[in-house]
Amino acid sequence: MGDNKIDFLISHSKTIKCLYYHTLLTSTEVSNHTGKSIPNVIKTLNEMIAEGYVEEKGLANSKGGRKPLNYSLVANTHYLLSVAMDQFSAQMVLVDMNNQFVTDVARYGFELRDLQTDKFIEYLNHFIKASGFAKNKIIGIGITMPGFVDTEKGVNYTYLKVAGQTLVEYIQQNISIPVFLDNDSTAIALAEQKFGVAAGIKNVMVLNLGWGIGLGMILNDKIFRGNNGLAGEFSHIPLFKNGKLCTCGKHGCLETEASLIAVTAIAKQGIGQGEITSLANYEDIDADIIINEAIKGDRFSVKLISEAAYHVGEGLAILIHLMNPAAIVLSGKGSVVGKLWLAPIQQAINEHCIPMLTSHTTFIISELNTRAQLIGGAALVVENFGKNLESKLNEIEDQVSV
Amino acid sequence: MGDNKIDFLISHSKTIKCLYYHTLLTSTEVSNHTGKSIPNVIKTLNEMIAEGYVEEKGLANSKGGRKPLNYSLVANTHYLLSVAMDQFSAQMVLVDMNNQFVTDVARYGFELRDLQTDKFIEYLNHFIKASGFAKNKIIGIGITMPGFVDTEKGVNYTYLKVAGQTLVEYIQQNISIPVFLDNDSTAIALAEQKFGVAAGIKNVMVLNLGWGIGLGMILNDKIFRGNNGLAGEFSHIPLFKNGKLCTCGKHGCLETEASLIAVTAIAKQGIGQGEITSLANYEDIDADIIINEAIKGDRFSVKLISEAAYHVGEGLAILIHLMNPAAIVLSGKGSVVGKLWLAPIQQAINEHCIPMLTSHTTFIISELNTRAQLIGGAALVVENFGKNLESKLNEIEDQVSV
DNA sequence: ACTTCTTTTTTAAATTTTTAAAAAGTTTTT
DNA sequence: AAAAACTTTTTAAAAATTTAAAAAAGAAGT
Repeated sequence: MGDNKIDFLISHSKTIKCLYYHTLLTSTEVSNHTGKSIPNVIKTLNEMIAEGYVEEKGLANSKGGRKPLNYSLVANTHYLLSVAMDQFSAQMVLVDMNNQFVTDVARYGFELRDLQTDKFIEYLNHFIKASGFAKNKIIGIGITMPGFVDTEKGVNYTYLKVAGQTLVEYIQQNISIPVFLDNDSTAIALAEQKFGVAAGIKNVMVLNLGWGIGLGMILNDKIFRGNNGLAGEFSHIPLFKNGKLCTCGKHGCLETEASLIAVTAIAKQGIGQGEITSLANYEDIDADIIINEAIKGDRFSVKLISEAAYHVGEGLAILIHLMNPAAIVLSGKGSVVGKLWLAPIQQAINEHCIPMLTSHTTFIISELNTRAQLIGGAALVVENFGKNLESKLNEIEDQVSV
Repeated sequence: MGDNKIDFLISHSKTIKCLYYHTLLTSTEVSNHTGKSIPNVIKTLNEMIAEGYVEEKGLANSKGGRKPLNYSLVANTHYLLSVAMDQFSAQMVLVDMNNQFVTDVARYGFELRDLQTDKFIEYLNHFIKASGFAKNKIIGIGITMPGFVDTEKGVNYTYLKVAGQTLVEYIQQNISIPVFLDNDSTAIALAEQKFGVAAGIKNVMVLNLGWGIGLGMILNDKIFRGNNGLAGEFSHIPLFKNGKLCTCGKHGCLETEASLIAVTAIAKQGIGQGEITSLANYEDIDADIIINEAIKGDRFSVKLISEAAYHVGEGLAILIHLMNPAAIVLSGKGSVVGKLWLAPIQQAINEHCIPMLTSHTTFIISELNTRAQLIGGAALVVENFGKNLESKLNEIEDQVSV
């Protein structure tokens, strides 16, 4: 079958992508991004204007010549549903074709490891209904979450497992909207690359500082996922001989010394041993509290974060040796205290890295913060405009007609 | 100016590359490799036949239809000079357009860290003259060597440094043939990808088992070099808290426990302490001797190799976590005892890797052995057919006409 | 041996894409 | 304020590429 409108969209996916990622572009800029000639681009753009997907948005500035027309996507032709999950909640937001949030960010709480897929689908349906937007206006859902995710297959090997079917298939069957699944850290890397501080840098390591330490890699300007989508398992590289058992079942993972979970455990131990710290004022402490007290200046809290950061730095030293990145971005929830991490990381790097290599790598703190993962989820859908979206739409159509 | 013949070659570089890498292809296969339509491919091929670069080579088999014509490059239109260096010597060979060695492999001995660039150029001139082939038939020189190499810039930051000029520029000025420089391990990875066991695999880690432990990475079907060509510094990832000073100036590098240099040092120490081993029969031992005795079955030698291999495995566990490769190839000189490495590496992987990840990665032992680096050097020149070759030829022409 | 089916090659037509040049709109200079 | 310089847009022509159909060559079955 194949909807003509959709075919049209898909055949112009390159143009859509660059307009989505840059919001406002001139024909020359689109030409540069797509690699097509200017007459070609203008023809395409005019076709898209005729179909209502693109609009002219005034004139851009020029440095001595005719002012070029600005083009952008019409914001309300379609919407992207971004679902950003972590261990304890799913955040959802609807994003328009200009990468703007058009709803409030909704939050559904749970324990991820106990979450049932059907419950999750309930949340999705609830959010869509509550959003007030027409369901058929939602062109795709981008779900980003922790765990071992194979984006191509549409499976999370760790959470939300469905028997006999992929998670993506299952959700699609129940919601009838194309679904794309990806790892949380990869989504954050995508967000940083398209809209954040990693924009325009070809080789970037994006750290997702959260409960664990996630890693999204941009190599040669492309998100790198490895052979089965499992690349970037930074949190569990075997780095320490500390004998500590990790949640993954192995010993001495980076996570056992450097994650916020480890930090919290060490903090509790310290308090028990009578450390002088404002943390002692709390009945029960968690990572957020430690971060807050560290920001306020509590010595013990700062020391805890610093020590974790140093260990992250040890891991990063290895990463730099292997990947020779132009930049390392500190992103994710934990990046709000980015500056606290920076000095100890730098120190570890200096101690463990060959100077030749460190001199080529700079550290950057994210400005997207908590929005990164949501932005990445929407971008994930846009990234799949084209062949992938087409085949998912066909799947859904087949299934409805059966 | 630009030679017409060369312009012709360069404009058909895609076709040349796939014919070089596969030796014998049908028009359909060329079409698949280049992404061009069959009429287009056949037109190109016929043009190249007219120019003498391609020839028809009989008919290929067919499963029920007209037999397709085979095409291949004419072997003797040009030659590629491959120079494979290690710490103690440079091997040189001339390779034809069918990837066949057309001279014996010449060997020039030296201490790399003491080698002067002018002496090296002497060797090159000597080899070219002694080869008996016309210099203008040599279309490019591929030099592959240890050290921090920036291929794009044409510099080795570690060896053969030239003041005020890049190494590549300097050699080109003296030899008047385009020169391409790359890291030895990267070259080996390229060889394995194009002609070896890594062919057709999209994400492969190629280990260069030699004096150090080099790493060449194939990511998404492409050689990955990092932001400044320095990626793959596997040998110096900080992995141990052993306090041992490494040649790089840092402490605890993988190399301090796992390289053949480290193995040799440990062996000498063991002999001094009266270990019962056939190694004791030698006046002075080196890595080759240990490898040979290990093959012959000397327990102590096997144990030494095994321990080194286990440490390599610890490093590989990290690599697998980060890159999720489909395969890890054991190549380089040391791969002749590939099977000796395999079991202890596997054991380390099992101990330090999340099973989910190991199950997706297979180990393969190279079949290219000592020829890998030489093949890679020639392939390096072929890889640069196109823009890069053109600009180097222009540089040389400008310089001659001045 | 003949027919039927496949696959490759060739040919011609259609389409896409680029190139080049002209026209139109701004800024800077005189 | 007018001219010159510079850009972007538009248009038209040329070139490249692909598509589709026909022809040729061989394999497999009857």
